[in-house]
Amino acid sequence: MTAPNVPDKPTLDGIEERWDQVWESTGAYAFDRTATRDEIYSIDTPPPTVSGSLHMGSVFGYAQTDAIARYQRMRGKKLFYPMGWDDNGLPTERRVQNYYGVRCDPSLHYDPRFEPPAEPPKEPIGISRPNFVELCLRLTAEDEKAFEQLWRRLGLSVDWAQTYTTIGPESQRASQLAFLNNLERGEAYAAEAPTLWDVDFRTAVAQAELEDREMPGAYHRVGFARAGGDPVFIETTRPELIPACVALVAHPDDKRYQPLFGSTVRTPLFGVEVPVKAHPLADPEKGSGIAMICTFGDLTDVTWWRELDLPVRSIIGRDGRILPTPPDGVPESPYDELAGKSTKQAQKRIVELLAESGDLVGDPKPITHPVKFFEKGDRPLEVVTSRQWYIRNGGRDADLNAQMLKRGEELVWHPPHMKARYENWVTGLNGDWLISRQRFFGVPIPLWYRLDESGEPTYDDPIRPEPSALPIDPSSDTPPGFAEDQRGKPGGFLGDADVMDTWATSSLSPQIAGRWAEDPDLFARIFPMDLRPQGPEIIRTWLFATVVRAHLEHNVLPWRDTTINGWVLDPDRKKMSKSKGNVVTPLPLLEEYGSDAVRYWACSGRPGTDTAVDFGQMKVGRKLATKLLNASKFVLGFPTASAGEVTDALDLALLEGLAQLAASCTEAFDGHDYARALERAEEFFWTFCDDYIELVKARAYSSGPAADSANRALRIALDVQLRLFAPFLPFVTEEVWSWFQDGSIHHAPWPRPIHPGGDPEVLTTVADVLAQIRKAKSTAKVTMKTPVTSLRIGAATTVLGRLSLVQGDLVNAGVVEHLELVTGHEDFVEIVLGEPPAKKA
RNA sequence: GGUCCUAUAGCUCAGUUGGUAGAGCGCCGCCCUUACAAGGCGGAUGUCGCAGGUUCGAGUCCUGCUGGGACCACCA
Repeated sequence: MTAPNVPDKPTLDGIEERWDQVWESTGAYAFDRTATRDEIYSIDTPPPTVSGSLHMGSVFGYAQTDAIARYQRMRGKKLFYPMGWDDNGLPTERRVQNYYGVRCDPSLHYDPRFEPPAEPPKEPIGISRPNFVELCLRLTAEDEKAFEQLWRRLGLSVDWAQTYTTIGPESQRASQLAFLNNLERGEAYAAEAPTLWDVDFRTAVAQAELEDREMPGAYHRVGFARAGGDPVFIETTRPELIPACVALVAHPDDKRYQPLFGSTVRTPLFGVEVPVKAHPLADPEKGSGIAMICTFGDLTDVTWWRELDLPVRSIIGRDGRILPTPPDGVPESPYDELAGKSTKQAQKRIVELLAESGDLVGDPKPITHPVKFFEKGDRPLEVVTSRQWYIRNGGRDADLNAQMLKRGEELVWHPPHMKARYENWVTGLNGDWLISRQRFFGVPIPLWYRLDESGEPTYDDPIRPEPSALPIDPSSDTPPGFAEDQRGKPGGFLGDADVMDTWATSSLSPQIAGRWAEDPDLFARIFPMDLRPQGPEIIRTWLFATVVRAHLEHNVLPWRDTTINGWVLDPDRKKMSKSKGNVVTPLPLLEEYGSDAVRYWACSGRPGTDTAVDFGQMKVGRKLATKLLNASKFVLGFPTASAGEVTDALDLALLEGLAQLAASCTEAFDGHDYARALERAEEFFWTFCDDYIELVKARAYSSGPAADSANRALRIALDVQLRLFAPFLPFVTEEVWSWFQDGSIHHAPWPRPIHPGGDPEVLTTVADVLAQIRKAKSTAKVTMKTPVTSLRIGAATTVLGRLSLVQGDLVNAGVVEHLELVTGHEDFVEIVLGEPPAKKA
């Protein structure tokens, strides 16, 4: 130990900036490229969406993960702890549109001199796709800087040299390579099929991106004419889809409609003849028990359409408006009354028409019902038929589904019950993973299509790029064997215009971070990874998709463990959301309470448990950090006593308790329970300060072997406790460490329990007596300096034996003038107080 | 409709093989005790959601119910 260099007035002010700089300049968290897989602990950190705002939810989860990372580092592991930025995708596009006042028009050509106006104009400026992508990159670069600053301030021990972005060339290469491999193995395929479609973003969306919203609607009771019989009445919330009706359907067991099965009816207004079918999915309880099947009102329609082998009569376009011309067999009139209208307007008009014709029975009955939305969208999804790319994920393949469930079993979940969400999701999959998006800022689908003599694309044999050429953009790169001037010409080629879903890239985060596509040596050192920390809301997307990709590509689980953090709630325990305006931004809190204090709050949240933003906890965290400074200053004020032995019973008791503490914290951390480790360390530390230090103070100030023992024990206890706190409070522990140690505490070894053979009960017993003396003085409303003229204690001989070992310290700490240990009697503590000392003038 | 979590002091939450209810905050009182007054010491506070069951013994295990939260499914 070097000579302590303790400041007179220790302070927390400015320690974040100071130590961040030191860690940066010394490369404290740099990955050791020479380490082998068994020496490495690799973390598949969630790449935060940089186009979103910084919020406490991120701070919460990342601080918890960092505690685990720091623990592993102190255990001697070489950390592979990269950070990614998720800048790919729709949130960025939307932010760029609003921020610069532009919109992407892929038909325009690149303008190298384009600069967005200083103020976003009212009418968005149309710009080319390359220009648009440039702006996306420019804006995300700024956002990423802000994120890195926040993370540094928070003290995340990531290796900032290992950052990646989900739109960067490495990510594009990995995404495209993995996709081409999927295609090669038959795991990726294109299909023309009814797809959930967002009419505002004009893109297909995947099952994982859906959410239900409870929306108002109304049942319209409408009659379908029947030859030689009474009309059949259905109830529908979407009468505007009557021209898209292809059949009616009822449950096979429904006696009311059994006679109709196999017959036909005519649609109102249009008079189109449609069959009446039976299908078990029809619910006799709902509406009139018989439903109209349209192409397509919802996913149930798709199921019926597919399983009952019905024709297609599409009427809704990709812009969400009624198509200009009716489907085959649907009369021009009154279709022309609806053509070009939005679904809402069309509904209004058709209801008028139905009322006029008498086909609408009674008034529409208002209801509320769940409607599917794109989670980022504002209007209900429509179902349109389009050609899309899919990756098999077990959604329509029982074998693969079972394999995916098995992967979920294999993964170690923290907390374990989070596995149920995975299983719910995998069991409930209803189709393969739709990965193509009709958007601009994403990784392009790396394929071209040959054009036949009439200029029509031939989709069944796409042209693939050479893997060495990746990443490519088929809209500007020329396929092998063609010249650029053949683009779009008969006999030439066409690039696939779509990009991949953002999850199709981020599902490869272990491969991207580990540079799978360009550095197999590195990848082998870090993969499969050790830990995937993430939020519960993206189990169905990120976690599941990552498991799918690793399973298909490498036939392994991508990581051994996953920690699922809880939600952060606002101080009133409501879920934080931008729309409620209750989002708490982290930076002011980091400044007010200090990073260690905010980390303390985050790490107090149990794994997987929802936790409210709690300024009280942050205050407690700050108090703890301050206390560490002061207690350390006190302990380090004593001589090093390097030659001294710990001999005193009280000191041995402390060290034994310390050994048990170290064992307990280690066990908690090994189970990924950082919160328990923190709680234990904290509890011990306050006892250390309040009881042990008070008891030992006088002896420590003295000299001789007894003093040496105390000094040595104090020093050991400080040393160990600092290290136990280091994963949680990296700044203050590093600060104190620097007063008396060389090197960083974050590379010091994690404390191993060393049992000196003391009896921890010695400390608890004497602390209990001390508490009773304090209580007596407190009750008498006198200062703690007031002498105890007589202290008589009766107890079992074992208890008295412990007290007799430490009576010197007890007498000093309690200001006891006469102590008597009484054997052979019942348990009692008798305290006689003297006069309080005269106050100094 | 299915699944999961949750219910302990005014508040936030611990309570890990079943053994006499805990912490912090807040509140009240005392103390400027030479590490710490942006501090220290002490105090009060609970039919452990409800009803059964297992057990010598249940906050803890089992069953049912109720409240709160989340996820999945359904969506005419």
